[in-house]
Amino acid sequence: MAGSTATGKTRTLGGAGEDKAGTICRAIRRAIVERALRPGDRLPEDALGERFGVSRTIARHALGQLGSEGLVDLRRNRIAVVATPSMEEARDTFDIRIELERLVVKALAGRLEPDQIAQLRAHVEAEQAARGGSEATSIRLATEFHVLLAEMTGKSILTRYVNEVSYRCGLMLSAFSRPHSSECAVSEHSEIIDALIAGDSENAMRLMSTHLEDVAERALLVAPEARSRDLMDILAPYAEEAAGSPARPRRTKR
Amino acid sequence: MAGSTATGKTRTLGGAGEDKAGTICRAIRRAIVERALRPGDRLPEDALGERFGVSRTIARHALGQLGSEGLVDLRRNRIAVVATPSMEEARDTFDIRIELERLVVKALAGRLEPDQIAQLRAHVEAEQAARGGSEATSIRLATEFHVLLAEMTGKSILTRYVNEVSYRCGLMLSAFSRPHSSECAVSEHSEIIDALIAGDSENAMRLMSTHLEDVAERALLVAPEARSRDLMDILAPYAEEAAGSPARPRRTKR
DNA sequence: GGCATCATGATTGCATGCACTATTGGTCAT
DNA sequence: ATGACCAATAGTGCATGCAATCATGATGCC
Repeated sequence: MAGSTATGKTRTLGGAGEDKAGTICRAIRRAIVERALRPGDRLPEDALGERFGVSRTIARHALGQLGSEGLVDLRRNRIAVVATPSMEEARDTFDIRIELERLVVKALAGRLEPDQIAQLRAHVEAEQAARGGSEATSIRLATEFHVLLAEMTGKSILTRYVNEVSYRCGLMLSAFSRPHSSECAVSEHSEIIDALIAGDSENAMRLMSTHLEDVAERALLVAPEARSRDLMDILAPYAEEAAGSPARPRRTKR
Repeated sequence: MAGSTATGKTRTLGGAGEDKAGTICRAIRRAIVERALRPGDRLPEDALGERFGVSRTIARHALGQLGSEGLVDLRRNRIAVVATPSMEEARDTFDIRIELERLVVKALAGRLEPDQIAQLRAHVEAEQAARGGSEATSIRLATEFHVLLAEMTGKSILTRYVNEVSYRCGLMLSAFSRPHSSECAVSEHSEIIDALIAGDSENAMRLMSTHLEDVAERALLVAPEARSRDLMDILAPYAEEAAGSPARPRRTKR
Protein backbone atom coordinates (compact mmCIF):
# COMPACT_ATOMS: atom_id res chain seq x y z
CA MET A 1 0.00 0.00 0.00
CA ALA A 2 2.74 2.42 0.92
CA GLY A 3 5.24 2.93 -1.81
CA SER A 4 7.66 0.06 -1.50
CA THR A 5 9.16 -1.96 -4.28
CA ALA A 6 8.51 -5.65 -4.36
CA THR A 7 12.17 -6.56 -4.36
CA GLY A 8 13.64 -4.18 -1.81
CA LYS A 9 11.67 -4.51 1.38
CA THR A 10 10.84 -1.32 3.19
CA ARG A 11 13.85 -1.26 5.42
CA THR A 12 12.66 1.57 7.55
CA LEU A 13 13.53 -0.22 10.74
CA GLY A 14 16.48 -2.13 9.43
CA GLY A 15 19.20 -1.23 11.89
CA ALA A 16 20.85 -3.71 14.17
CA GLY A 17 19.23 -5.59 16.98
CA GLU A 18 17.31 -2.56 18.13
CA ASP A 19 13.91 -2.42 19.64
CA LYS A 20 11.67 -2.65 16.62
CA ALA A 21 8.37 -2.63 18.45
CA GLY A 22 9.56 0.32 20.49
CA THR A 23 10.43 2.19 17.33
CA ILE A 24 6.94 1.69 15.98
CA CYS A 25 5.49 2.83 19.29
CA ARG A 26 7.55 5.98 19.26
CA ALA A 27 6.56 6.74 15.71
CA ILE A 28 2.87 6.33 16.41
CA ARG A 29 3.03 8.27 19.66
CA ARG A 30 4.70 11.09 17.85
CA ALA A 31 2.23 10.93 15.00
CA ILE A 32 -0.56 11.21 17.55
CA VAL A 33 0.77 14.24 19.38
CA GLU A 34 1.50 15.89 16.07
CA ARG A 35 -2.08 15.15 15.06
CA ALA A 36 -1.04 13.30 11.98
CA LEU A 37 -3.04 10.50 13.47
CA ARG A 38 -6.40 11.57 14.82
CA PRO A 39 -8.78 9.72 17.13
CA GLY A 40 -10.56 6.96 15.30
CA ASP A 41 -7.91 6.47 12.64
CA ARG A 42 -7.39 2.84 11.84
CA LEU A 43 -4.13 1.03 12.50
CA PRO A 44 -4.22 -2.35 10.76
CA GLU A 45 -1.47 -4.71 11.78
CA ASP A 46 -0.29 -5.67 8.35
CA ALA A 47 -0.29 -2.12 7.00
CA LEU A 48 1.83 -1.08 9.97
CA GLY A 49 4.11 -4.04 9.53
CA GLU A 50 4.60 -3.38 5.87
CA ARG A 51 5.21 0.30 6.44
CA PHE A 52 7.87 -0.33 9.06
CA GLY A 53 9.40 -3.31 7.35
CA VAL A 54 8.50 -5.85 9.99
CA SER A 55 5.98 -8.62 10.28
CA ARG A 56 2.53 -8.40 11.78
CA THR A 57 3.85 -10.01 14.93
CA ILE A 58 5.93 -6.99 15.77
CA ALA A 59 3.28 -4.51 14.73
CA ARG A 60 0.87 -6.38 16.92
CA HIS A 61 3.25 -6.21 19.82
CA ALA A 62 3.61 -2.47 19.38
CA LEU A 63 -0.14 -2.03 19.23
CA GLY A 64 -0.51 -3.98 22.45
CA GLN A 65 1.92 -1.63 24.09
CA LEU A 66 0.14 1.45 22.84
CA GLY A 67 -3.12 -0.06 23.93
CA SER A 68 -1.85 -0.47 27.46
CA GLU A 69 -0.88 3.18 27.38
CA GLY A 70 -4.38 4.09 26.37
CA LEU A 71 -3.37 5.64 23.08
CA VAL A 72 -5.11 3.09 20.90
CA ASP A 73 -8.29 1.14 21.39
CA LEU A 74 -7.82 -2.59 21.05
CA ARG A 75 -10.93 -4.69 20.66
CA ARG A 76 -10.94 -8.34 19.88
CA ASN A 77 -11.07 -9.16 16.18
CA ARG A 78 -11.34 -5.48 15.40
CA ILE A 79 -8.87 -3.21 13.69
CA ALA A 80 -6.96 -1.17 16.22
CA VAL A 81 -7.88 2.49 16.17
CA VAL A 82 -6.42 5.59 17.72
CA ALA A 83 -8.27 6.06 21.00
CA THR A 84 -11.19 8.45 21.16
CA PRO A 85 -11.13 9.69 24.74
CA SER A 86 -14.27 10.95 26.34
CA MET A 87 -14.56 14.34 27.97
CA GLU A 88 -14.48 12.74 31.41
CA GLU A 89 -11.36 10.76 30.60
CA ALA A 90 -9.70 13.92 29.40
CA ARG A 91 -10.52 15.75 32.61
CA ASP A 92 -9.33 12.83 34.73
CA THR A 93 -6.13 12.50 32.78
CA PHE A 94 -5.31 16.14 33.31
CA ASP A 95 -6.04 15.79 37.02
CA ILE A 96 -3.60 12.92 37.26
CA ARG A 97 -1.06 14.73 35.17
CA ILE A 98 -1.16 17.74 37.45
CA GLU A 99 -0.38 15.67 40.51
CA LEU A 100 2.40 13.77 38.77
CA GLU A 101 4.06 16.88 37.44
CA ARG A 102 3.79 18.51 40.84
CA LEU A 103 5.91 15.63 42.06
CA VAL A 104 8.34 16.33 39.25
CA VAL A 105 8.90 19.98 40.07
CA LYS A 106 8.95 19.20 43.77
CA ALA A 107 11.80 16.78 43.17
CA LEU A 108 13.59 19.19 40.88
CA ALA A 109 13.33 22.50 42.73
CA GLY A 110 16.78 23.76 43.63
CA ARG A 111 18.42 20.61 42.35
CA LEU A 112 18.95 21.43 38.69
CA GLU A 113 22.49 21.03 37.45
CA PRO A 114 23.89 23.77 35.22
CA ASP A 115 23.87 21.54 32.16
CA GLN A 116 20.28 20.62 32.84
CA ILE A 117 19.34 24.28 33.07
CA ALA A 118 21.07 24.89 29.77
CA GLN A 119 19.20 22.01 28.22
CA LEU A 120 15.87 23.32 29.44
CA ARG A 121 16.64 26.84 28.24
CA ALA A 122 17.60 25.49 24.86
CA HIS A 123 14.39 23.55 24.67
CA VAL A 124 12.27 26.56 25.47
CA GLU A 125 14.21 28.49 22.89
CA ALA A 126 13.40 25.81 20.36
CA GLU A 127 9.76 26.08 21.36
CA GLN A 128 9.86 29.80 20.79
CA ALA A 129 11.54 29.37 17.45
CA ALA A 130 8.83 26.95 16.42
CA ARG A 131 6.00 29.32 17.15
CA GLY A 132 5.88 30.49 13.58
CA GLY A 133 6.22 27.02 12.15
CA SER A 134 3.88 24.13 12.01
CA GLU A 135 1.47 23.58 14.82
CA ALA A 136 2.49 19.94 14.99
CA THR A 137 6.02 20.87 15.95
CA SER A 138 4.83 23.28 18.61
CA ILE A 139 2.66 20.71 20.27
CA ARG A 140 5.33 18.08 20.13
CA LEU A 141 7.92 20.38 21.64
CA ALA A 142 5.57 21.44 24.39
CA THR A 143 4.93 17.82 25.26
CA GLU A 144 8.61 17.02 25.16
CA PHE A 145 9.35 19.82 27.58
CA HIS A 146 7.34 18.10 30.24
CA VAL A 147 8.87 14.75 29.43
CA LEU A 148 12.32 16.31 29.63
CA LEU A 149 11.58 17.71 33.06
CA ALA A 150 10.39 14.33 34.25
CA GLU A 151 13.50 12.62 32.95
CA MET A 152 15.67 15.02 34.89
CA THR A 153 14.29 13.74 38.16
CA GLY A 154 16.06 10.47 37.49
CA LYS A 155 13.01 8.72 38.85
CA SER A 156 12.27 6.07 36.28
CA ILE A 157 8.73 5.27 37.32
CA LEU A 158 7.69 8.88 37.59
CA THR A 159 9.24 9.48 34.21
CA ARG A 160 7.30 6.66 32.67
CA TYR A 161 4.01 7.85 34.03
CA VAL A 162 4.56 11.45 33.04
CA ASN A 163 5.46 10.22 29.60
CA GLU A 164 2.25 8.32 29.35
CA VAL A 165 -0.08 11.00 30.60
CA SER A 166 1.66 13.63 28.54
CA TYR A 167 1.11 11.72 25.34
CA ARG A 168 -2.40 10.93 26.42
CA CYS A 169 -3.02 14.61 26.98
CA GLY A 170 -1.68 15.26 23.51
CA LEU A 171 -4.36 12.91 22.30
CA MET A 172 -6.96 14.74 24.34
CA LEU A 173 -5.93 18.01 22.80
CA SER A 174 -6.22 16.42 19.42
CA ALA A 175 -9.68 15.19 20.24
CA PHE A 176 -11.14 18.31 21.76
CA SER A 177 -9.11 21.39 21.12
CA ARG A 178 -9.60 23.55 18.07
CA PRO A 179 -6.61 24.34 15.88
CA HIS A 180 -4.35 27.09 17.18
CA SER A 181 -5.86 27.03 20.63
CA SER A 182 -3.00 25.47 22.52
CA GLU A 183 -0.20 27.88 21.84
CA CYS A 184 1.35 30.61 23.96
CA ALA A 185 2.41 28.35 26.79
CA VAL A 186 6.08 28.91 26.15
CA SER A 187 6.46 31.72 28.64
CA GLU A 188 4.91 29.59 31.32
CA HIS A 189 7.57 26.99 30.70
CA SER A 190 10.19 29.65 31.26
CA GLU A 191 8.61 30.74 34.51
CA ILE A 192 8.66 27.19 35.77
CA ILE A 193 12.34 26.90 35.00
CA ASP A 194 12.98 30.13 36.87
CA ALA A 195 11.13 28.88 39.91
CA LEU A 196 13.03 25.61 39.80
CA ILE A 197 16.35 27.41 39.68
CA ALA A 198 15.28 29.67 42.53
CA GLY A 199 14.58 26.54 44.51
CA ASP A 200 11.13 27.72 45.41
CA SER A 201 9.41 24.38 45.33
CA GLU A 202 6.03 25.69 46.45
CA ASN A 203 5.97 28.30 43.74
CA ALA A 204 7.16 25.86 41.12
CA MET A 205 4.41 23.46 42.02
CA ARG A 206 1.84 26.22 41.90
CA LEU A 207 3.08 27.40 38.54
CA MET A 208 3.00 23.89 37.15
CA SER A 209 -0.52 23.37 38.44
CA THR A 210 -1.87 26.53 36.92
CA HIS A 211 0.04 25.96 33.71
CA LEU A 212 -1.49 22.54 33.22
CA GLU A 213 -4.86 23.75 34.38
CA ASP A 214 -4.67 26.45 31.75
CA VAL A 215 -3.83 23.97 29.06
CA ALA A 216 -6.68 21.75 30.16
CA GLU A 217 -9.08 24.63 30.29
CA ARG A 218 -8.14 25.92 26.89
CA ALA A 219 -8.51 22.46 25.47
CA LEU A 220 -11.53 21.25 27.33
CA LEU A 221 -13.72 24.25 27.95
CA VAL A 222 -13.14 26.04 24.71
CA ALA A 223 -15.10 24.83 21.75
CA PRO A 224 -18.26 23.38 23.21
CA GLU A 225 -19.28 22.70 19.65
CA ALA A 226 -16.55 20.14 19.32
CA ARG A 227 -16.73 18.77 22.86
CA SER A 228 -17.54 15.34 21.71
CA ARG A 229 -16.32 13.57 18.65
CA ASP A 230 -18.96 10.93 18.98
CA LEU A 231 -20.40 10.27 15.58
CA MET A 232 -23.98 10.87 16.61
CA ASP A 233 -23.24 14.19 18.23
CA ILE A 234 -21.13 15.37 15.36
CA LEU A 235 -23.83 14.60 12.88
CA ALA A 236 -26.65 15.98 14.97
CA PRO A 237 -26.63 19.49 13.45
CA TYR A 238 -26.32 18.07 9.95
CA ALA A 239 -29.24 15.76 10.48
CA GLU A 240 -31.50 18.79 10.68
CA GLU A 241 -30.87 19.81 7.12
CA ALA A 242 -30.38 16.39 5.66
CA ALA A 243 -33.94 16.30 4.42
CA GLY A 244 -33.31 17.00 0.74
CA SER A 245 -29.57 16.43 0.37
CA PRO A 246 -28.54 13.13 -1.22
CA ALA A 247 -24.94 13.58 -0.04
CA ARG A 248 -23.96 10.15 1.23
CA PRO A 249 -21.29 10.44 3.90
CA ARG A 250 -18.54 7.86 3.73
CA ARG A 251 -17.74 6.44 7.14
CA THR A 252 -14.25 5.11 6.60
CA LYS A 253 -11.28 7.40 6.59
CA ARG A 254 -9.58 6.53 3.35
CA MET B 1 9.21 -28.69 33.16
CA ALA B 2 5.85 -28.29 34.82
CA GLY B 3 3.97 -31.55 35.14
CA SER B 4 1.87 -31.91 32.02
CA THR B 5 1.33 -35.05 30.03
CA ALA B 6 2.47 -35.12 26.45
CA THR B 7 -0.91 -36.15 25.11
CA GLY B 8 -3.39 -34.00 27.03
CA LYS B 9 -2.36 -30.42 26.69
CA THR B 10 -2.63 -28.28 29.78
CA ARG B 11 -5.98 -26.73 29.06
CA THR B 12 -5.81 -24.20 31.84
CA LEU B 13 -6.92 -21.38 29.63
CA GLY B 14 -9.27 -23.32 27.40
CA GLY B 15 -12.40 -21.24 27.62
CA ALA B 16 -14.01 -19.39 24.78
CA GLY B 17 -12.64 -16.38 22.98
CA GLU B 18 -11.47 -14.77 26.18
CA ASP B 19 -8.42 -12.69 26.73
CA LYS B 20 -5.73 -15.30 27.11
CA ALA B 21 -2.84 -12.94 27.52
CA GLY B 22 -4.84 -10.99 30.08
CA THR B 23 -5.47 -14.14 32.03
CA ILE B 24 -1.77 -14.89 32.20
CA CYS B 25 -1.10 -11.34 33.28
CA ARG B 26 -3.63 -11.54 36.07
CA ALA B 27 -2.23 -14.83 37.26
CA ILE B 28 1.30 -13.53 37.40
CA ARG B 29 0.29 -10.27 39.01
CA ARG B 30 -1.52 -12.17 41.69
CA ALA B 31 1.36 -14.55 42.15
CA ILE B 32 3.61 -11.58 42.65
CA VAL B 33 1.51 -9.82 45.29
CA GLU B 34 1.06 -13.11 47.05
CA ARG B 35 4.81 -13.54 46.98
CA ALA B 36 4.59 -16.85 45.24
CA LEU B 37 6.80 -15.19 42.67
CA ARG B 38 9.67 -13.25 44.16
CA PRO B 39 11.93 -10.67 42.53
CA GLY B 40 14.41 -12.31 40.24
CA ASP B 41 12.33 -15.39 39.56
CA ARG B 42 12.59 -16.47 35.96
CA LEU B 43 9.64 -16.46 33.60
CA PRO B 44 10.60 -18.31 30.40
CA GLU B 45 8.17 -17.90 27.57
CA ASP B 46 7.72 -21.52 26.71
CA ALA B 47 7.34 -22.66 30.31
CA LEU B 48 4.63 -20.06 30.77
CA GLY B 49 2.98 -21.03 27.54
CA GLU B 50 2.99 -24.69 28.38
CA ARG B 51 1.67 -24.05 31.86
CA PHE B 52 -1.24 -21.96 30.61
CA GLY B 53 -1.94 -24.05 27.56
CA VAL B 54 -1.03 -21.41 24.99
CA SER B 55 1.86 -20.84 22.66
CA ARG B 56 4.92 -18.78 23.31
CA THR B 57 3.42 -15.98 21.26
CA ILE B 58 0.73 -15.36 23.84
CA ALA B 59 3.04 -15.81 26.78
CA ARG B 60 5.36 -13.34 25.15
CA HIS B 61 2.53 -10.87 24.72
CA ALA B 62 1.62 -11.19 28.38
CA LEU B 63 5.21 -10.68 29.42
CA GLY B 64 5.39 -7.55 27.31
CA GLN B 65 2.36 -6.21 29.09
CA LEU B 66 3.78 -7.00 32.52
CA GLY B 67 7.02 -5.44 31.46
CA SER B 68 5.31 -2.21 30.58
CA GLU B 69 3.74 -2.27 34.02
CA GLY B 70 7.15 -2.63 35.55
CA LEU B 71 6.43 -5.96 37.18
CA VAL B 72 8.91 -7.93 35.12
CA ASP B 73 12.25 -7.02 33.67
CA LEU B 74 12.50 -7.62 29.95
CA ARG B 75 15.92 -7.59 28.40
CA ARG B 76 16.69 -8.54 24.89
CA ASN B 77 17.57 -12.20 24.38
CA ARG B 78 17.28 -12.71 28.11
CA ILE B 79 14.79 -14.69 30.09
CA ALA B 80 12.18 -12.42 31.59
CA VAL B 81 12.45 -12.14 35.35
CA VAL B 82 10.24 -10.70 38.05
CA ALA B 83 11.44 -7.15 38.52
CA THR B 84 13.84 -6.36 41.32
CA PRO B 85 13.01 -2.80 42.26
CA SER B 86 15.59 -0.62 43.87
CA MET B 87 15.04 1.21 47.11
CA GLU B 88 14.70 4.49 45.24
CA GLU B 89 12.13 3.07 42.88
CA ALA B 90 10.16 1.78 45.82
CA ARG B 91 10.16 5.17 47.48
CA ASP B 92 9.16 6.88 44.25
CA THR B 93 6.40 4.42 43.58
CA PHE B 94 4.91 5.01 46.99
CA ASP B 95 5.09 8.76 46.47
CA ILE B 96 3.16 8.43 43.24
CA ARG B 97 0.72 6.05 44.80
CA ILE B 98 -0.05 8.48 47.59
CA GLU B 99 -0.94 11.25 45.17
CA LEU B 100 -3.06 8.96 43.02
CA GLU B 101 -5.00 7.55 45.92
CA ARG B 102 -5.55 11.02 47.28
CA LEU B 103 -7.30 11.73 44.02
CA VAL B 104 -9.34 8.59 44.56
CA VAL B 105 -10.64 9.51 48.00
CA LYS B 106 -11.12 13.10 46.91
CA ALA B 107 -13.40 11.91 44.15
CA LEU B 108 -15.19 9.49 46.43
CA ALA B 109 -15.78 11.54 49.57
CA GLY B 110 -19.48 11.94 50.21
CA ARG B 111 -20.36 10.21 46.95
CA LEU B 112 -20.43 6.57 47.99
CA GLU B 113 -23.62 4.73 47.15
CA PRO B 114 -25.10 2.46 49.81
CA ASP B 115 -24.24 -0.67 47.89
CA GLN B 116 -20.69 0.54 47.47
CA ILE B 117 -20.44 1.12 51.19
CA ALA B 118 -21.70 -2.38 51.80
CA GLN B 119 -19.16 -3.75 49.39
CA LEU B 120 -16.34 -1.92 51.10
CA ARG B 121 -17.47 -3.03 54.54
CA ALA B 122 -17.66 -6.59 53.34
CA HIS B 123 -14.19 -6.36 51.94
CA VAL B 124 -12.74 -5.04 55.18
CA GLU B 125 -14.54 -7.80 57.00
CA ALA B 126 -12.90 -10.31 54.68
CA GLU B 127 -9.56 -8.70 55.44
CA GLN B 128 -10.18 -9.05 59.13
CA ALA B 129 -11.22 -12.65 58.71
CA ALA B 130 -8.04 -13.35 56.81
CA ARG B 131 -5.77 -12.03 59.54
CA GLY B 132 -5.30 -15.45 61.01
CA GLY B 133 -4.84 -17.10 57.65
CA SER B 134 -2.04 -17.03 55.18
CA GLU B 135 -0.02 -13.90 54.76
CA ALA B 136 -0.46 -14.11 51.02
CA THR B 137 -4.20 -13.68 51.30
CA SER B 138 -3.87 -10.74 53.66
CA ILE B 139 -1.58 -8.90 51.32
CA ARG B 140 -3.73 -9.62 48.33
CA LEU B 141 -6.87 -8.43 50.07
CA ALA B 142 -5.17 -5.28 51.26
CA THR B 143 -4.10 -4.53 47.71
CA GLU B 144 -7.53 -5.29 46.36
CA PHE B 145 -9.10 -2.87 48.82
CA HIS B 146 -7.27 -0.01 47.22
CA VAL B 147 -8.07 -1.25 43.75
CA LEU B 148 -11.71 -1.54 44.72
CA LEU B 149 -11.76 2.04 45.93
CA ALA B 150 -10.23 3.21 42.69
CA GLU B 151 -12.76 1.32 40.63
CA MET B 152 -15.59 3.00 42.50
CA THR B 153 -14.53 6.38 41.19
CA GLY B 154 -15.60 5.25 37.75
CA LYS B 155 -12.54 6.99 36.38
CA SER B 156 -10.98 4.44 34.10
CA ILE B 157 -7.57 6.01 33.78
CA LEU B 158 -7.20 6.65 37.46
CA THR B 159 -8.27 3.08 38.10
CA ARG B 160 -5.68 1.76 35.74
CA TYR B 161 -2.87 3.70 37.31
CA VAL B 162 -3.88 2.83 40.85
CA ASN B 163 -4.01 -0.77 39.79
CA GLU B 164 -0.51 -0.57 38.42
CA VAL B 165 1.11 1.19 41.32
CA SER B 166 -0.71 -1.00 43.81
CA TYR B 167 0.65 -4.15 42.29
CA ARG B 168 4.02 -2.54 41.98
CA CYS B 169 3.92 -1.68 45.65
CA GLY B 170 3.06 -5.29 46.36
CA LEU B 171 6.25 -6.16 44.56
CA MET B 172 8.16 -3.60 46.61
CA LEU B 173 6.85 -5.13 49.81
CA SER B 174 7.93 -8.49 48.54
CA ALA B 175 11.36 -7.16 47.80
CA PHE B 176 12.03 -5.25 50.98
CA SER B 177 9.65 -6.05 53.75
CA ARG B 178 10.26 -8.85 56.18
CA PRO B 179 7.55 -11.47 56.71
CA HIS B 180 4.69 -10.40 58.93
CA SER B 181 5.64 -6.77 58.85
CA SER B 182 2.81 -5.46 56.71
CA GLU B 183 -0.22 -6.47 58.69
CA CYS B 184 -2.50 -4.51 60.97
CA ALA B 185 -3.63 -1.99 58.36
CA VAL B 186 -7.19 -3.22 58.39
CA SER B 187 -8.44 -0.68 60.91
CA GLU B 188 -6.98 2.11 58.82
CA HIS B 189 -9.04 0.92 55.90
CA SER B 190 -12.14 1.17 58.06
CA GLU B 191 -11.28 4.69 59.11
CA ILE B 192 -10.93 5.72 55.50
CA ILE B 193 -14.35 4.34 54.70
CA ASP B 194 -15.81 6.25 57.63
CA ALA B 195 -14.26 9.49 56.45
CA LEU B 196 -15.55 8.88 52.93
CA ILE B 197 -19.07 8.31 54.19
CA ALA B 198 -18.85 11.42 56.34
CA GLY B 199 -17.95 13.30 53.20
CA ASP B 200 -14.91 14.83 54.82
CA SER B 201 -12.67 14.83 51.81
CA GLU B 202 -9.77 16.58 53.54
CA ASN B 203 -9.74 14.08 56.35
CA ALA B 204 -10.08 11.17 53.98
CA MET B 205 -7.13 12.38 51.96
CA ARG B 206 -5.09 12.85 55.10
CA LEU B 207 -5.97 9.39 56.34
CA MET B 208 -5.08 7.85 53.02
CA SER B 209 -1.77 9.67 52.94
CA THR B 210 -0.75 8.57 56.39
CA HIS B 211 -2.01 5.06 55.79
CA LEU B 212 0.11 4.65 52.71
CA GLU B 213 3.02 6.42 54.33
CA ASP B 214 2.80 3.95 57.19
CA VAL B 215 2.81 1.03 54.82
CA ALA B 216 5.78 2.45 53.00
CA GLU B 217 7.63 3.15 56.20
CA ARG B 218 7.01 -0.28 57.60
CA ALA B 219 8.16 -1.81 54.37
CA LEU B 220 11.05 0.43 53.50
CA LEU B 221 12.59 1.56 56.75
CA VAL B 222 12.24 -1.66 58.66
CA ALA B 223 14.83 -4.31 57.99
CA PRO B 224 17.90 -2.40 56.95
CA GLU B 225 19.61 -5.76 56.76
CA ALA B 226 17.50 -6.62 53.71
CA ARG B 227 17.44 -3.19 52.13
CA SER B 228 19.04 -4.34 48.98
CA ARG B 229 18.54 -7.62 47.23
CA ASP B 230 21.54 -7.05 45.06
CA LEU B 231 23.47 -10.26 44.84
CA MET B 232 26.74 -8.77 45.95
CA ASP B 233 25.24 -7.10 48.98
CA ILE B 234 23.30 -10.17 49.97
CA LEU B 235 26.40 -12.30 49.84
CA ALA B 236 28.62 -9.79 51.57
CA PRO B 237 28.10 -11.14 55.11
CA TYR B 238 28.49 -14.70 53.90
CA ALA B 239 31.70 -13.90 52.14
CA GLU B 240 33.27 -13.23 55.53
CA GLU B 241 32.83 -16.77 56.72
CA ALA B 242 33.29 -18.44 53.39
CA ALA B 243 36.97 -18.97 54.05
CA GLY B 244 36.86 -22.60 55.17
CA SER B 245 33.38 -23.68 54.13
CA PRO B 246 33.09 -25.54 50.84
CA ALA B 247 29.36 -24.78 50.61
CA ARG B 248 28.85 -23.79 47.01
CA PRO B 249 25.90 -21.44 46.64
CA ARG B 250 23.69 -22.13 43.66
CA ARG B 251 22.78 -18.99 41.83
CA THR B 252 19.73 -20.11 39.89
CA LYS B 253 16.40 -20.53 41.59
CA ARG B 254 15.44 -24.01 40.59
C1' DG C 1 -37.45 1.96 -3.55
C1' DG C 2 -36.46 -0.09 0.98
C1' DC C 3 -34.90 -3.84 3.80
C1' DA C 4 -33.27 -8.35 5.28
C1' DT C 5 -29.99 -12.12 3.84
C1' DC C 6 -25.97 -13.97 2.30
C1' DA C 7 -21.37 -14.47 0.21
C1' DT C 8 -16.79 -12.70 -0.47
C1' DG C 9 -12.83 -10.22 0.97
C1' DA C 10 -10.33 -8.18 4.70
C1' DT C 11 -8.28 -8.64 9.14
C1' DT C 12 -7.17 -10.54 13.36
C1' DG C 13 -5.92 -14.82 16.69
C1' DC C 14 -2.79 -17.95 17.33
C1' DA C 15 0.67 -21.70 16.66
C1' DT C 16 4.67 -23.26 14.66
C1' DG C 17 9.30 -23.14 12.54
C1' DC C 18 13.82 -21.33 11.76
C1' DA C 19 17.70 -18.36 12.89
C1' DC C 20 20.27 -16.19 16.24
C1' DT C 21 22.10 -15.24 20.96
C1' DA C 22 23.30 -16.22 25.63
C1' DT C 23 24.40 -19.53 29.06
C1' DT C 24 26.34 -23.47 30.90
C1' DG C 25 29.16 -27.25 31.54
C1' DG C 26 33.21 -29.46 29.84
C1' DT C 27 37.97 -29.60 28.16
C1' DC C 28 42.53 -28.30 27.68
C1' DA C 29 46.65 -25.73 28.52
C1' DT C 30 49.24 -23.71 32.07
C1' DA D 1 44.40 -26.58 40.94
C1' DT D 2 43.28 -22.60 38.12
C1' DG D 3 42.00 -20.09 34.39
C1' DA D 4 40.74 -19.48 29.52
C1' DC D 5 38.50 -21.44 25.59
C1' DC D 6 34.85 -23.97 23.28
C1' DA D 7 30.85 -26.84 22.25
C1' DA D 8 26.11 -28.10 23.39
C1' DT D 9 21.84 -26.49 24.88
C1' DA D 10 18.27 -23.50 26.31
C1' DG D 11 15.82 -19.54 25.14
C1' DT D 12 14.48 -15.61 22.60
C1' DG D 13 13.45 -12.76 17.91
C1' DC D 14 10.86 -12.89 14.28
C1' DA D 15 8.23 -14.33 10.08
C1' DT D 16 4.88 -17.05 8.08
C1' DG D 17 0.72 -19.98 7.63
C1' DC D 18 -3.87 -21.42 8.72
C1' DA D 19 -8.28 -20.97 11.00
C1' DA D 20 -11.72 -17.92 12.81
C1' DT D 21 -14.15 -13.69 12.80
C1' DC D 22 -15.81 -9.36 11.13
C1' DA D 23 -17.05 -5.96 7.43
C1' DT D 24 -18.95 -4.89 3.19
C1' DG D 25 -21.04 -5.20 -1.17
C1' DA D 26 -24.41 -8.04 -3.85
C1' DT D 27 -28.67 -10.33 -4.22
C1' DG D 28 -33.37 -11.33 -3.68
C1' DC D 29 -37.81 -10.32 -1.54
C1' DC D 30 -41.45 -7.31 -0.23
